[in-house]
Amino acid sequence: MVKKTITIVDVAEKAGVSKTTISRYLNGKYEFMSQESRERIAKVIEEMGYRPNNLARGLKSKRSRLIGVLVSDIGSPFSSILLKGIGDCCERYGYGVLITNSNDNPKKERDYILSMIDQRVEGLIINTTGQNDEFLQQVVKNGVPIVLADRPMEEHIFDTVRTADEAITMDVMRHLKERGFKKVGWFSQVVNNETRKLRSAAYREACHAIMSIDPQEYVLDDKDPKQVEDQIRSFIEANGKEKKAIYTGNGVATLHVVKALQRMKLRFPQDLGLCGFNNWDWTELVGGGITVVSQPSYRVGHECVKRIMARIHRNRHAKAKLIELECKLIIRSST
Amino acid sequence: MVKKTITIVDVAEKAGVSKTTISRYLNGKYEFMSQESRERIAKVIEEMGYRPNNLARGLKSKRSRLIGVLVSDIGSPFSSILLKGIGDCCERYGYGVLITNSNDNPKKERDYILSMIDQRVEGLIINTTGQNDEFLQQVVKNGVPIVLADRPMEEHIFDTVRTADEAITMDVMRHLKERGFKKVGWFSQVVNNETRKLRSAAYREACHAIMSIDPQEYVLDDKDPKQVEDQIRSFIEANGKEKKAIYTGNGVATLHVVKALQRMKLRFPQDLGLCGFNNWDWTELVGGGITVVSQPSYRVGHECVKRIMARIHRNRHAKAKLIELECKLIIRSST
DNA sequence: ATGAAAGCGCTAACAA
DNA sequence: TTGTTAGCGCTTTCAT
Repeated sequence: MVKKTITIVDVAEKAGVSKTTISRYLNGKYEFMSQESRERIAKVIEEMGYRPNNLARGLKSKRSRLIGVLVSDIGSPFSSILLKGIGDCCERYGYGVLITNSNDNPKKERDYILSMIDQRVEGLIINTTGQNDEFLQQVVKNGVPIVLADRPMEEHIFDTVRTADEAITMDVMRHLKERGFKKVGWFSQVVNNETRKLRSAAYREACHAIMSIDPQEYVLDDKDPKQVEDQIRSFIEANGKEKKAIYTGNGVATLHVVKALQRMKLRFPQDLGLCGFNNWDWTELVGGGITVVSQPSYRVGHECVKRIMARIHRNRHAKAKLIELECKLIIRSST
Repeated sequence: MVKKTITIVDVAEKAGVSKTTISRYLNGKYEFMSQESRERIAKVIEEMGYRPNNLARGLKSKRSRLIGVLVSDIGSPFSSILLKGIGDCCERYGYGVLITNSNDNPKKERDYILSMIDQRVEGLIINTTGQNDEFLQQVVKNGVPIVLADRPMEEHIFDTVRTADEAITMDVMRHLKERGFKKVGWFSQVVNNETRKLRSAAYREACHAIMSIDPQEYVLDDKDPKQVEDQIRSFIEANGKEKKAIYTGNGVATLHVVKALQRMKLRFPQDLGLCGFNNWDWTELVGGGITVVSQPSYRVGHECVKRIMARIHRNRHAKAKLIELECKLIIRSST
């Protein structure tokens, strides 16, 4: 037994005003009604338990009050915290959040973006695969603003919120140098997005600038534990008796390296220093704690929303802005 | 320069049919048009890059093609995997996912549910705080089906998908007994939801049924590391020289216990056995690996969607169904 | 097999 | 300060 839905007309009738006035009330345009009407409407809405239909509102006004979010891997802690930041901030603006997960698949990225546009999201926050440059430009051209979260594009044509990975990498190297490490190897997965490219470049830059050593980069295959061990062995063999440290490109890389190290019965920092990106919960627990770069993921989400709201409500045609948030180095016993 | 939006009318014109036919095409009612029309329409839509407006579709048809999800803590790995399962499954049905995060706050739970209903979600998947029993019933009465994910309600009046925590707890106890543990303490946070209540009851039951010992329950305060240490000390002191194990109620509890154990320089399994709910990534890494109960969170998400779709499209008034999914015991060196 | 026409519940010109 | 009216882009009867 589904009750007939209460519409703006029912409210208008009961309050003894026209539906226009109710609409004005709903949109906070109180200057167009008497104090008395305003109070009466409030009372009637409360009594009837009326809730406006956002589909109807959006259809007419072109404002769905929805933001679309596309993450590349909803399972990662980074995404969780990012989403939390986005959700909390959207709430303050009265916006809902439509969330999709591309699994780092460019085709899915396009499909999901289109289907979010079908829902008339007013803006998109995207943790992009980096393979849909032109497509995204087209989306913006069609009037849906985009903010890139965490992963920039090579060409800087979209609003972007990211973390200052370069600066913190300098700090990491400085720290490693202080602790007496002579060789530092970069361990990360294949470079298939801009973030990885920039982090690896930052590592190389820091090798020269801080430690005056040659960069040594090792590509990890997440799916192949043996391969990870092999890479670690290569690194060790290539550097003889020097004091060595591994610097990983992200939390997943850290995870695989730690697993490999455990299988190889190698301890850190005794046998090898270890540090990396992403301050995940467990990095504190493993082997007395791993030194990590902590990213302000929550704030990234926050800033994304603020930026998209500014674009929607203030200057739709402002030029692309880059927002960089500082990271923190958390030193633990692994280095 | 925003292009004028292409509507069903534009498509109809170009295809030389009425908009009714286009609508039929969009809804897959191909039996009402010639093969020829169908092909022509497909071509025109493709050419024009037409995308239907889901707000308009939903307004008229009362089918928003949106499912609302409310999780109690979007930051937890459980939620991530659950959301992944939900998202992947919804995609197959052509549904989008509106996601909100109650932070275990009953007021937020109500507010977010209302605002998702404002968006006319066709169904809700809720990881409930357990404090909004009547409110949720009202929602269902108003025609929005609800599936409870993971956390049941005391009264079984909603569709529920959960894991068979009772059965696996028996397995855990059996395992502990085999390994020679004589005393098992239950460590978890204050019982403020049904899941915690059921798990703790399962623990008590298993104490009697399997090990014939008295249950010993310790309440953890996540915010107070010292308190966690105190609880562990109490447990140890209460059981003298007997071989003891800690059984934790969830991943967060495990995390805090491990941290405390490390601070107290207590090793597992040498000083104390350790096992618990939730197979999080790092449980494999810490101290040689922690024995855990692995829950099929992804499948929980999956089943939630299947259930809600069945309700929406088949039998809206079927009686509440309980779906229980099996857990797996992953034995590692901590027990 | 196809179309005309009447809304879905709201917003926003325009009028008063 | 308030109301009248014409849509927003689609679906759905009811005709034909």
